[in-house]
Amino acid sequence: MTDTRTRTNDETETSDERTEERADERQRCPECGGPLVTDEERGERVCADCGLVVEEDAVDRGPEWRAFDAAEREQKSRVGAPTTTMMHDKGLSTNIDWRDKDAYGNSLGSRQREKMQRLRKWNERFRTRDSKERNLKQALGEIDRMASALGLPDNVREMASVIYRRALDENLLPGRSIEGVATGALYAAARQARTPRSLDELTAVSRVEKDEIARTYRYVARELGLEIEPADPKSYVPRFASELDLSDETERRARSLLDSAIKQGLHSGKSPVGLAAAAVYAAALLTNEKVTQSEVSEVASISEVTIRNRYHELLDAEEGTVAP
DNA sequence: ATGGTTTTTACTGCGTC
DNA sequence: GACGCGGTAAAAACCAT
Repeated sequence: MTDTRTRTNDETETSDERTEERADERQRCPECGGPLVTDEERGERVCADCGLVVEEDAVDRGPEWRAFDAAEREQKSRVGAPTTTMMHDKGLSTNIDWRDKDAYGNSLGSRQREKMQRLRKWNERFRTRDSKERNLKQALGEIDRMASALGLPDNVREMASVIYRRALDENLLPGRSIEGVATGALYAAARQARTPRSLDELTAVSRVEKDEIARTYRYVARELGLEIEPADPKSYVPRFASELDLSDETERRARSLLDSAIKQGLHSGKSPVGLAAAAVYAAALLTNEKVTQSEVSEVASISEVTIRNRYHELLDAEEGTVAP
Protein backbone atom coordinates (compact mmCIF):
# COMPACT_ATOMS: atom_id res chain seq x y z
CA MET A 1 0.00 0.00 0.00
CA THR A 2 1.19 3.50 -0.78
CA ASP A 3 1.27 5.58 2.29
CA THR A 4 -1.36 8.21 2.48
CA ARG A 5 -0.80 10.64 5.23
CA THR A 6 -2.13 13.83 6.56
CA ARG A 7 -0.30 16.88 5.49
CA THR A 8 1.81 18.64 7.98
CA ASN A 9 2.45 21.78 6.00
CA ASP A 10 4.81 23.40 8.43
CA GLU A 11 5.68 26.43 6.40
CA THR A 12 2.28 27.83 5.68
CA GLU A 13 1.29 26.98 9.19
CA THR A 14 3.80 29.20 10.87
CA SER A 15 3.46 32.04 8.43
CA ASP A 16 -0.27 32.05 8.93
CA GLU A 17 0.16 32.31 12.59
CA ARG A 18 2.56 35.14 12.22
CA THR A 19 0.24 37.21 10.09
CA GLU A 20 -2.59 36.54 12.44
CA GLU A 21 -0.45 37.73 15.25
CA ARG A 22 0.36 40.92 13.46
CA ALA A 23 -3.27 41.62 12.76
CA ASP A 24 -4.12 41.12 16.38
CA GLU A 25 -1.72 43.80 17.43
CA ARG A 26 -3.79 46.26 15.54
CA GLN A 27 -6.96 45.40 17.38
CA ARG A 28 -7.99 47.83 20.02
CA CYS A 29 -10.02 47.56 23.13
CA PRO A 30 -13.60 48.63 22.36
CA GLU A 31 -13.84 50.21 25.77
CA CYS A 32 -10.73 52.33 26.10
CA GLY A 33 -8.87 51.84 22.83
CA GLY A 34 -5.91 50.25 24.55
CA PRO A 35 -3.92 47.46 22.97
CA LEU A 36 -5.07 43.88 23.40
CA VAL A 37 -2.88 41.17 24.81
CA THR A 38 -3.40 37.44 24.86
CA ASP A 39 -3.54 35.62 28.14
CA GLU A 40 -2.58 32.14 27.00
CA GLU A 41 -3.20 30.53 30.30
CA ARG A 42 -6.81 31.54 30.52
CA GLY A 43 -7.43 31.67 26.80
CA GLU A 44 -8.59 35.24 26.93
CA ARG A 45 -7.97 38.37 24.99
CA VAL A 46 -7.54 41.15 27.45
CA CYS A 47 -7.12 44.90 27.14
CA ALA A 48 -3.73 45.90 28.44
CA ASP A 49 -5.02 49.22 29.73
CA CYS A 50 -8.36 48.63 31.39
CA GLY A 51 -8.36 44.86 31.73
CA LEU A 52 -11.54 44.32 29.77
CA VAL A 53 -11.85 40.73 28.61
CA VAL A 54 -12.59 40.93 24.94
CA GLU A 55 -12.60 37.30 23.98
CA GLU A 56 -12.94 34.26 26.17
CA ASP A 57 -12.41 30.57 25.68
CA ALA A 58 -9.90 30.80 22.91
CA VAL A 59 -9.00 27.33 21.82
CA ASP A 60 -5.54 26.16 22.69
CA ARG A 61 -4.50 24.18 19.63
CA GLY A 62 -1.30 22.99 21.11
CA PRO A 63 -0.82 19.51 22.54
CA GLU A 64 -2.64 18.69 25.74
CA TRP A 65 0.30 16.81 27.21
CA ARG A 66 3.72 17.75 28.37
CA ALA A 67 6.85 15.95 27.24
CA PHE A 68 10.25 16.32 28.81
CA ASP A 69 12.45 14.60 26.30
CA ALA A 70 12.37 13.46 22.72
CA ALA A 71 11.44 9.89 23.56
CA GLU A 72 8.50 10.94 25.62
CA ARG A 73 7.41 13.34 22.93
CA GLU A 74 7.52 10.53 20.41
CA GLN A 75 5.45 8.35 22.66
CA LYS A 76 2.81 10.87 23.50
CA SER A 77 2.46 12.54 20.15
CA ARG A 78 -0.49 11.12 18.29
CA VAL A 79 -1.36 13.50 15.55
CA GLY A 80 0.05 15.83 12.92
CA ALA A 81 -0.07 19.57 12.70
CA PRO A 82 -2.57 21.55 14.71
CA THR A 83 -5.69 22.41 12.77
CA THR A 84 -6.15 25.84 11.43
CA THR A 85 -9.24 27.51 10.06
CA MET A 86 -7.08 29.47 7.68
CA MET A 87 -7.03 26.43 5.45
CA HIS A 88 -10.33 25.52 3.90
CA ASP A 89 -10.00 21.91 4.99
CA LYS A 90 -8.29 22.75 8.25
CA GLY A 91 -5.10 21.20 6.89
CA LEU A 92 -6.56 17.75 7.03
CA SER A 93 -6.86 16.82 3.38
CA THR A 94 -5.20 13.76 1.95
CA ASN A 95 -2.04 13.80 -0.03
CA ILE A 96 -1.01 10.82 -2.12
CA ASP A 97 2.68 10.30 -2.49
CA TRP A 98 3.98 10.47 -6.05
CA ARG A 99 6.40 7.58 -5.60
CA ASP A 100 5.12 4.18 -6.64
CA LYS A 101 6.24 2.60 -3.44
CA ASP A 102 4.25 1.06 -0.70
CA ALA A 103 4.57 1.89 2.93
CA TYR A 104 7.61 -0.35 3.24
CA GLY A 105 9.42 1.23 0.30
CA ASN A 106 8.83 -1.69 -2.05
CA SER A 107 7.87 -0.98 -5.62
CA LEU A 108 4.32 -1.57 -6.67
CA GLY A 109 3.07 -4.02 -9.20
CA SER A 110 1.67 -2.66 -12.44
CA ARG A 111 -1.93 -3.18 -11.38
CA GLN A 112 -1.32 -1.34 -8.17
CA ARG A 113 0.53 1.39 -10.00
CA GLU A 114 -2.42 1.97 -12.30
CA LYS A 115 -4.75 2.11 -9.38
CA MET A 116 -2.63 4.70 -7.68
CA GLN A 117 -2.59 6.78 -10.84
CA ARG A 118 -6.34 6.83 -10.86
CA LEU A 119 -6.52 7.73 -7.24
CA ARG A 120 -4.05 10.53 -7.69
CA LYS A 121 -5.94 11.91 -10.61
CA TRP A 122 -9.18 12.07 -8.67
CA ASN A 123 -7.63 13.39 -5.58
CA GLU A 124 -6.02 16.13 -7.63
CA ARG A 125 -9.32 16.94 -9.25
CA PHE A 126 -10.97 17.48 -5.95
CA ARG A 127 -8.15 19.60 -4.76
CA THR A 128 -8.07 21.91 -7.77
CA ARG A 129 -11.79 22.35 -7.60
CA ASP A 130 -10.99 23.31 -4.08
CA SER A 131 -8.51 25.97 -5.08
CA LYS A 132 -11.33 28.37 -5.71
CA GLU A 133 -12.93 27.11 -2.60
CA ARG A 134 -9.74 27.64 -0.69
CA ASN A 135 -9.38 31.16 -1.94
CA LEU A 136 -12.92 31.76 -0.81
CA LYS A 137 -12.35 30.26 2.58
CA GLN A 138 -9.37 32.43 3.20
CA ALA A 139 -11.25 35.51 2.19
CA LEU A 140 -14.17 34.56 4.39
CA GLY A 141 -11.79 34.14 7.27
CA GLU A 142 -10.46 37.60 6.67
CA ILE A 143 -13.92 39.04 6.41
CA ASP A 144 -14.90 37.39 9.64
CA ARG A 145 -11.86 38.65 11.44
CA MET A 146 -12.29 42.21 10.29
CA ALA A 147 -16.01 42.20 10.88
CA SER A 148 -15.60 41.19 14.46
CA ALA A 149 -12.85 43.70 14.97
CA LEU A 150 -15.23 46.34 13.75
CA GLY A 151 -18.18 45.00 15.68
CA LEU A 152 -20.22 44.30 12.59
CA PRO A 153 -23.15 41.90 12.92
CA ASP A 154 -23.45 38.53 11.19
CA ASN A 155 -25.72 39.68 8.43
CA VAL A 156 -23.07 42.10 7.25
CA ARG A 157 -20.54 39.30 7.16
CA GLU A 158 -22.90 37.28 5.06
CA MET A 159 -23.52 40.13 2.69
CA ALA A 160 -19.81 40.58 2.39
CA SER A 161 -19.33 36.91 1.59
CA VAL A 162 -22.00 37.07 -1.05
CA ILE A 163 -20.30 40.03 -2.65
CA TYR A 164 -16.97 38.28 -2.50
CA ARG A 165 -18.41 35.14 -4.03
CA ARG A 166 -19.85 37.12 -6.88
CA ALA A 167 -16.55 38.87 -7.45
CA LEU A 168 -14.87 35.49 -7.55
CA ASP A 169 -17.43 34.09 -9.97
CA GLU A 170 -17.06 37.04 -12.29
CA ASN A 171 -13.31 36.69 -12.29
CA LEU A 172 -12.64 40.06 -10.78
CA LEU A 173 -9.85 38.70 -8.67
CA PRO A 174 -6.89 38.50 -11.06
CA GLY A 175 -4.58 41.39 -10.40
CA ARG A 176 -6.08 42.08 -7.02
CA SER A 177 -5.23 40.69 -3.66
CA ILE A 178 -7.62 38.45 -1.80
CA GLU A 179 -7.41 40.66 1.22
CA GLY A 180 -8.04 43.75 -0.80
CA VAL A 181 -11.19 42.37 -2.35
CA ALA A 182 -12.30 40.93 0.96
CA THR A 183 -11.93 44.28 2.63
CA GLY A 184 -13.66 46.03 -0.23
CA ALA A 185 -16.54 43.57 -0.02
CA LEU A 186 -16.88 44.14 3.67
CA TYR A 187 -16.83 47.88 3.19
CA ALA A 188 -19.57 47.61 0.60
CA ALA A 189 -21.62 45.25 2.74
CA ALA A 190 -21.38 47.51 5.76
CA ARG A 191 -22.66 50.40 3.75
CA GLN A 192 -25.44 48.41 2.19
CA ALA A 193 -26.53 47.23 5.58
CA ARG A 194 -26.71 50.82 6.74
CA THR A 195 -24.10 50.22 9.37
CA PRO A 196 -21.25 51.84 7.52
CA ARG A 197 -17.68 51.92 8.67
CA SER A 198 -15.39 54.57 7.30
CA LEU A 199 -12.51 53.71 5.05
CA ASP A 200 -10.19 54.70 7.85
CA GLU A 201 -11.75 52.18 10.18
CA LEU A 202 -11.46 49.48 7.57
CA THR A 203 -7.85 50.37 6.99
CA ALA A 204 -7.15 49.99 10.67
CA VAL A 205 -8.13 46.31 10.68
CA SER A 206 -7.18 45.33 7.19
CA ARG A 207 -3.85 44.23 5.90
CA VAL A 208 -4.02 46.40 2.83
CA GLU A 209 -3.57 50.09 2.28
CA LYS A 210 -6.43 52.50 2.21
CA ASP A 211 -5.81 53.33 -1.43
CA GLU A 212 -6.09 49.74 -2.46
CA ILE A 213 -9.27 49.23 -0.48
CA ALA A 214 -10.86 52.26 -2.07
CA ARG A 215 -9.72 51.28 -5.52
CA THR A 216 -10.83 47.70 -5.21
CA TYR A 217 -14.11 48.66 -3.67
CA ARG A 218 -14.91 51.05 -6.49
CA TYR A 219 -13.98 48.49 -9.07
CA VAL A 220 -15.99 45.69 -7.51
CA ALA A 221 -18.97 47.91 -6.89
CA ARG A 222 -18.97 49.06 -10.48
CA GLU A 223 -18.46 45.65 -12.02
CA LEU A 224 -21.12 44.02 -9.91
CA GLY A 225 -23.46 46.95 -10.28
CA LEU A 226 -23.86 47.29 -6.55
CA GLU A 227 -26.18 50.13 -5.78
CA ILE A 228 -24.80 51.98 -2.88
CA GLU A 229 -25.93 55.45 -2.08
CA PRO A 230 -23.58 57.79 -0.31
CA ALA A 231 -23.55 56.89 3.33
CA ASP A 232 -26.20 58.55 5.43
CA PRO A 233 -24.53 60.64 8.12
CA LYS A 234 -27.25 59.62 10.54
CA SER A 235 -26.09 56.02 10.42
CA TYR A 236 -22.89 56.96 12.18
CA VAL A 237 -24.58 58.83 14.97
CA PRO A 238 -25.61 55.97 17.27
CA ARG A 239 -22.18 54.48 17.28
CA PHE A 240 -20.39 57.72 17.99
CA ALA A 241 -22.91 58.63 20.64
CA SER A 242 -22.55 55.36 22.44
CA GLU A 243 -18.79 55.39 22.25
CA LEU A 244 -18.87 58.77 23.90
CA ASP A 245 -21.47 57.75 26.49
CA LEU A 246 -23.95 60.33 25.41
CA SER A 247 -27.64 60.32 26.23
CA ASP A 248 -30.42 59.25 23.91
CA GLU A 249 -31.61 62.81 23.93
CA THR A 250 -28.32 64.00 22.52
CA GLU A 251 -28.45 61.29 19.92
CA ARG A 252 -31.93 62.35 18.93
CA ARG A 253 -30.93 65.97 18.57
CA ALA A 254 -27.93 65.01 16.49
CA ARG A 255 -30.27 63.25 14.10
CA SER A 256 -32.61 66.18 13.87
CA LEU A 257 -29.67 68.47 13.28
CA LEU A 258 -28.66 66.30 10.38
CA ASP A 259 -32.21 66.15 9.09
CA SER A 260 -32.50 69.88 8.74
CA ALA A 261 -29.03 70.12 7.28
CA ILE A 262 -29.90 67.55 4.66
CA LYS A 263 -33.16 69.29 3.93
CA GLN A 264 -31.18 72.37 3.01
CA GLY A 265 -28.80 70.44 0.85
CA LEU A 266 -26.02 71.43 3.19
CA HIS A 267 -24.53 67.99 3.09
CA SER A 268 -23.69 67.50 -0.54
CA GLY A 269 -20.04 67.09 -1.15
CA LYS A 270 -19.19 66.96 2.53
CA SER A 271 -17.96 63.83 4.16
CA PRO A 272 -20.81 62.03 5.93
CA VAL A 273 -18.55 61.11 8.78
CA GLY A 274 -17.59 64.72 9.36
CA LEU A 275 -21.22 65.74 9.35
CA ALA A 276 -22.13 63.05 11.82
CA ALA A 277 -19.27 63.92 14.10
CA ALA A 278 -20.16 67.60 14.03
CA ALA A 279 -23.81 66.82 14.69
CA VAL A 280 -22.91 64.72 17.69
CA TYR A 281 -20.70 67.45 19.05
CA ALA A 282 -23.27 70.16 18.44
CA ALA A 283 -26.02 68.08 20.02
CA ALA A 284 -23.91 67.48 23.09
CA LEU A 285 -23.45 71.21 23.37
CA LEU A 286 -27.19 71.74 23.16
CA THR A 287 -27.91 69.21 25.87
CA ASN A 288 -25.07 70.41 28.06
CA GLU A 289 -23.20 67.16 28.03
CA LYS A 290 -19.50 67.49 28.16
CA VAL A 291 -17.61 66.20 25.18
CA THR A 292 -14.57 67.83 23.74
CA GLN A 293 -13.94 68.28 20.09
CA SER A 294 -10.89 66.16 20.32
CA GLU A 295 -12.85 63.29 21.84
CA VAL A 296 -15.34 63.39 19.02
CA SER A 297 -12.61 63.70 16.46
CA GLU A 298 -11.00 60.67 18.04
CA VAL A 299 -13.95 58.32 17.75
CA ALA A 300 -14.93 59.63 14.35
CA SER A 301 -11.39 59.83 13.04
CA ILE A 302 -12.08 63.29 11.69
CA SER A 303 -10.04 66.37 12.34
CA GLU A 304 -11.19 68.90 14.91
CA VAL A 305 -11.10 71.62 12.32
CA THR A 306 -13.67 69.82 10.25
CA ILE A 307 -15.89 69.40 13.26
CA ARG A 308 -15.64 73.09 13.99
CA ASN A 309 -16.47 74.09 10.45
CA ARG A 310 -19.37 71.68 10.20
CA TYR A 311 -21.04 72.24 13.50
CA HIS A 312 -21.42 75.96 12.91
CA GLU A 313 -23.13 75.24 9.66
CA LEU A 314 -25.35 72.69 11.33
CA LEU A 315 -26.46 75.06 14.05
CA ASP A 316 -27.16 77.78 11.52
CA ALA A 317 -29.17 75.40 9.42
CA GLU A 318 -31.22 74.29 12.41
CA GLU A 319 -32.10 77.88 13.30
CA GLY A 320 -32.99 78.51 9.69
CA THR A 321 -35.54 75.71 9.71
CA VAL A 322 -37.02 76.52 13.08
CA ALA A 323 -37.53 80.24 12.47
CA PRO A 324 -39.35 80.52 9.11
C1' DA B 1 -3.16 65.26 -15.83
C1' DT B 2 -6.09 69.22 -14.10
C1' DG B 3 -8.72 72.18 -11.42
C1' DG B 4 -12.01 72.90 -7.92
C1' DT B 5 -13.52 71.51 -3.52
C1' DT B 6 -12.97 69.53 0.99
C1' DT B 7 -10.12 67.96 4.72
C1' DT B 8 -5.97 68.04 7.31
C1' DT B 9 -1.94 69.99 9.35
C1' DA B 10 0.26 73.35 11.93
C1' DC B 11 0.24 77.46 14.32
C1' DT B 12 -1.66 81.31 17.01
C1' DG B 13 -4.49 83.81 20.38
C1' DC B 14 -7.99 83.83 23.94
C1' DG B 15 -10.30 82.48 28.12
C1' DT B 16 -10.73 79.28 32.08
C1' DC B 17 -9.62 76.11 35.69
C1' DG C 1 0.68 76.20 32.68
C1' DA C 2 -2.41 72.97 30.60
C1' DC C 3 -6.66 72.61 28.34
C1' DG C 4 -10.55 73.53 25.42
C1' DC C 5 -11.91 76.25 21.69
C1' DG C 6 -11.73 79.28 17.60
C1' DG C 7 -9.64 81.03 13.49
C1' DT C 8 -6.36 81.03 9.54
C1' DA C 9 -3.14 79.76 5.84
C1' DA C 10 -1.03 76.40 3.34
C1' DA C 11 -0.67 71.57 2.15
C1' DA C 12 -2.78 67.34 1.06
C1' DA C 13 -6.45 64.48 -0.39
C1' DC C 14 -10.38 63.74 -3.08
C1' DC C 15 -13.26 63.76 -7.17
C1' DA C 16 -15.03 64.66 -11.69
C1' DT C 17 -13.47 65.85 -15.98
